[in-house]
Amino acid sequence: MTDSHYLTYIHSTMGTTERRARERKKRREEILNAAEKVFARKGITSTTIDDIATEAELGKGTLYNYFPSKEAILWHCAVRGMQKLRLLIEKKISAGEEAAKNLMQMARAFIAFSSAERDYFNIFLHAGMGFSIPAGITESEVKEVFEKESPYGLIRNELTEGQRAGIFRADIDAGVLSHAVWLQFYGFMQILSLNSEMVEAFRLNHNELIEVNMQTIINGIRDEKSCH
Amino acid sequence: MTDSHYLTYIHSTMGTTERRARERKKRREEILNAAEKVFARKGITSTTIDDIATEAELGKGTLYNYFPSKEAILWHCAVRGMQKLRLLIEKKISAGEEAAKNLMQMARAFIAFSSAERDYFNIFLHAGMGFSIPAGITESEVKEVFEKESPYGLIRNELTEGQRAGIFRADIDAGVLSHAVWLQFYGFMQILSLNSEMVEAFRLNHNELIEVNMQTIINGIRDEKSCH
Amino acid sequence: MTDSHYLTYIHSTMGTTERRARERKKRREEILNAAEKVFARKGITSTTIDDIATEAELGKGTLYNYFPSKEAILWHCAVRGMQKLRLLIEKKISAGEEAAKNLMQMARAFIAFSSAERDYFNIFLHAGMGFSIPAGITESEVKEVFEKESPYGLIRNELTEGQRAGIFRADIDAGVLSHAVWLQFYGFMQILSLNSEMVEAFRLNHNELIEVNMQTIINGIRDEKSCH
Amino acid sequence: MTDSHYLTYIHSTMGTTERRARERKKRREEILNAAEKVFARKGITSTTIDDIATEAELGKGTLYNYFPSKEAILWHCAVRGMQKLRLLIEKKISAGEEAAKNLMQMARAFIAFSSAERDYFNIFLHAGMGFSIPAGITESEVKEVFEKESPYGLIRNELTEGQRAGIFRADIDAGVLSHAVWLQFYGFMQILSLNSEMVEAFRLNHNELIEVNMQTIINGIRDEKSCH
DNA sequence: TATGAATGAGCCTTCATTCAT
DNA sequence: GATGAATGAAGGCTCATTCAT
Repeated sequence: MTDSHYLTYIHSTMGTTERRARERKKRREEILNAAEKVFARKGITSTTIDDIATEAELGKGTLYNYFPSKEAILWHCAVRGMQKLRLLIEKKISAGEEAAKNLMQMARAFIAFSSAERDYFNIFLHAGMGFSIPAGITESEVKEVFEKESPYGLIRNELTEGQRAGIFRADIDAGVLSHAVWLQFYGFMQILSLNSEMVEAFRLNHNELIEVNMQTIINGIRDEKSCH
Repeated sequence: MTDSHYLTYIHSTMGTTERRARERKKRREEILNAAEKVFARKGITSTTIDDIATEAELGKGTLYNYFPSKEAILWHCAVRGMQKLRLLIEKKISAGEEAAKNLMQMARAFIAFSSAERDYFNIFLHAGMGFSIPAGITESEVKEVFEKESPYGLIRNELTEGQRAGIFRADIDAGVLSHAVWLQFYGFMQILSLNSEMVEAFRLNHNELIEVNMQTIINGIRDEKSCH
Repeated sequence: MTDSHYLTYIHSTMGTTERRARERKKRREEILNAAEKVFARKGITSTTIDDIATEAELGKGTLYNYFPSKEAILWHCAVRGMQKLRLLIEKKISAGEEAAKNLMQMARAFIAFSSAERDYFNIFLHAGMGFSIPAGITESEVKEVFEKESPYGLIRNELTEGQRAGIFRADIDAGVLSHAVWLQFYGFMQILSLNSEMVEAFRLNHNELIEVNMQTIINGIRDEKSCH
Repeated sequence: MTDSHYLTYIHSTMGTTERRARERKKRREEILNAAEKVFARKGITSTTIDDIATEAELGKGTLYNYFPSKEAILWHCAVRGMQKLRLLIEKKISAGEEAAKNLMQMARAFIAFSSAERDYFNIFLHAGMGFSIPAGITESEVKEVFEKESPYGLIRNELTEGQRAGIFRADIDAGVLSHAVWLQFYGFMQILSLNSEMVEAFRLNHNELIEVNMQTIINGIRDEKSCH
C-alpha cells in the first residue's frame, strides 16, 4: 500500500468516471451525427427512431439512454446547426468594422450556410427552432440556446453599434429591432428552404432572391437621415 | 302522380347535370367548411379524416369522392385562405395611390389577417402553402393559384408601378423583387405565428414587431437615390 | 311510384340499418369469443391484441372499431362470464325453496362454474371484475353490470328472504351481509383459481375444499338462535 | 502502515467469510427495503428494476447479484410481509385461550394488518403469494415459506385444538379445514383490498364488512352440536 | 463484486385509404 | 353517389436482462 498505489487507485477511479463521461458525450454526438444523416436522406417526418438507430449502429433502446424522445434528438440537432451557423458568422465579422458591413457579412454567411447546409433549415423548422418550445425541453434551455448559441446575439451587437454610430434608425428599441431582423433573416431562409420546388418552377434564381432580400432588410433599417 | 309531380320530374331531368354540378360544388364547400372548423379546433396534425367526416355529417368514404386525399383537403382550405387574404388586401389599396403607400396598406392588411385568422396561417404552413407542391395537386394548379389567388400578383403590380415611378429600386427585376417581398411578408408572418410562445417569453410586443418589420421591408426596397 | 314501392324503400332502409346493427353485434361477439379462446390458451397478460385479431381472423385495426382498448375487451369478456354464471345459478334455485337450501345450491353452481369455466375466473380477476372500475368503463356501467348481471342480486334475494324467515342472522343489514357473502364466494373461488398449482402441491382435494368453504359460509350466517 | 492498520487487515481476513455473508445479507435486505418503498409509491406493475436500483442507490446489475429476477424480488418482499403478519398474529393469541377466541383474535390481526399494511396485500396478490409458484423460486421453497412463515400454521393449530375440544366441526380433516379458513381470510382481504373503489361506490362500511365476514367464517366452522 | 451501457423483442394504438353494398 | 367496416403498416417507446469492464 504505497502512496502511489493509493494515488493510482484514486486516479483510476477518477479516470473511470472521466472516461465514462467522455464516452457518453462521444456516443451522444454519434447519435446526433447519425440522426442528421438520416434526416437529410429521408426527410424529418419520415425518419423513424429505428432508422436513426440503424444508422448509428446501435440498438433502438440505446438511443433512449441518451435522449428522452425523438423530438429531443431533433432539437439537439437543431442546436448543433445553430452553433455551426454562429461560428460561420463569427468568422465573417470583425470588431472594428462598420456595423452595416458586418451585418451584410452576416447576411452572406446566412446565405452560404443556407445553401451549404440546407438540411439544417428543415431541422430548424421542424424542431420549432428559432423560437418555439419543444416538449421535453424547458423554456429556459431554449432561451439560453437562443441567446448564447444562435446568431441573435451577434445581430444585436451590430445593431446596437450601428444605432450608436447613427447608421441605423435609433427610434426603435435595439431588442425589438434585433428580433425583427433575426426573424426576417431566419423566416425568409426557412420559407425558401421549404419551397425550393416552387422556386424552380418559377425559374427564379435562388441566390439572387436571397441577396436581394438581405440587402432589402439592411437597407430597410438604415437611418433615413444618413442618406444623401 | 300529379302533373306537378311529373313536371318536376321533367324539370329535374332537364337540369340534372347542372343541379348535380351545383350540388357537388356545394358539398365540396361544406367539406372544406367542416375541415377548417376541425383544423382550428384540434390542430392540423391531430385532425383525422374521421373528424372531418363527422363534422361534415358525411360518411368517411364520401370525402374521397370529392377530394383525392387528406392533404388535398388541407391544400384547398389553404387556397380559400389565400382568397380571403387577397380580398382583404384588395379592399385596402386603390389604383391611383402611390405604390409605397399601397404596399404599406397591404402590409397592414397582412397584419390584420394574420391576427384575425391565425388558423389560416397554420393551414398555410402545413399545406406547404405559399410555395410547395403537395401530392395530388399538379404543379400548374399550384402555379395558377399562386398567381391568381394569392396576393403575389397585387404586390407585383405595386412594385412595377413603383419602379416605373422611380420610388423603388429599378436595378432588380420586378419578378424577383416581388417574390422577395412576398416571401418576406409571408415568411415573417408565418414564423411569428408559429412562435407566439417565445415572443411572450421574451416579453416582446407582437404588433410592434410586425409593424417594424413591415416598415423595414418597404424602406429596404426604396430607391436610395430617391432619398434626400 | 306505388305505395308498395315506397314502403319497400322504407323497409329496405330499415332493413339495412337493422342488418348493420345485427352484424355489428355479431362481430362483437366473435371478437369476444376469439379473445376468450386466446386468454384461456396463452394467459391474459401474455395475450396481445395481435393474438386476438389473428384468432378472430380480423385485422388488428378492426378490433378497435368495436372496442376502445384491450382492457375493454377483457372487461366485456368478464361481463359475459358473469352472465353465464348468473344463468347457471338461476337454474339451480327455485322461488319456493328455503333460503338456506337455495343458497347452498348457489354455492354448488359457483363450484360447478369455477371448475367448468376456470378461465373465467382469471378473466374476472384481471378485469378487476367483481368490483373495481377499469379504465374506459364508467362507474355506473360497472355498477349496473354488478347489480343486474352478477349473481349478487340473487344472493341478496335469498338472504333477505332467509332473514325474514328467521333462518339467517337478522342483526346485520341485508346489503352488507349480501356483499360479504358475495365477496366470500367470489374471493375464495378466485384465489383458488389463481393457485391451483399449490393446491396440488399440498395434495388437497380441490372440490372438497370448495364444498367445505361454502358450507362454512352458509353455516356462518345462520341465526344462532335457530340452532337446537 | 500502522499496527492498527495491519491488525485490521488480519482481522478482516480472518472474518472475511463471515463478514461477507453478513454484508451480503444486509445488502439483500436493503434491496428489499428499497423495493417495498417503490412498490408502495409507484404501484407494482409500474415499478421497474431501475426504480428499485435507484432507490437502493445501487447499480442495476448489482440487483442481479442478489436476486435472479424482478419477480423473485417481489416474492421475497411478499415473504417479509407474511412474516410481519405472522408476528402480529402471534402477539394476539395465547396458548391457554379457547380456540374460537384465538381464531377471532387472529381475524382481528388480519384486519389490522390489511388496513395498516395495505401495500403488502398488493404485493401478496401480485406475487401470486398465498399460493402460487413464481418463476425462479422452487416449489419446496414456496411450501416451506407457506408452512413456516405464513399464518397458516397458527390457524391449523387453533383448528386442531378446537376440534379436539369439540368446539369446531370434527367431521372435516384439520388440514382441509385449515386451508379453507386460510383461503377465506386471505381471499376476502385481498379482494377487498383490490376493490376499495367499489366499496365506496356502494357506500359500504369497509370495517363492518370485514368484521361480519370474519365472524361468519368462525361461526361457520363451529360444531353445530355445540350450540345450545 | 459493482456497474450501467447496450439490447431488441414486444406492445398498444392510430389512421389514411379501399371497397363491397 | 353514399357509406362505414375492414385493413395493416407503421411508429414511438419500455424494460428485464446481459455482459464487458
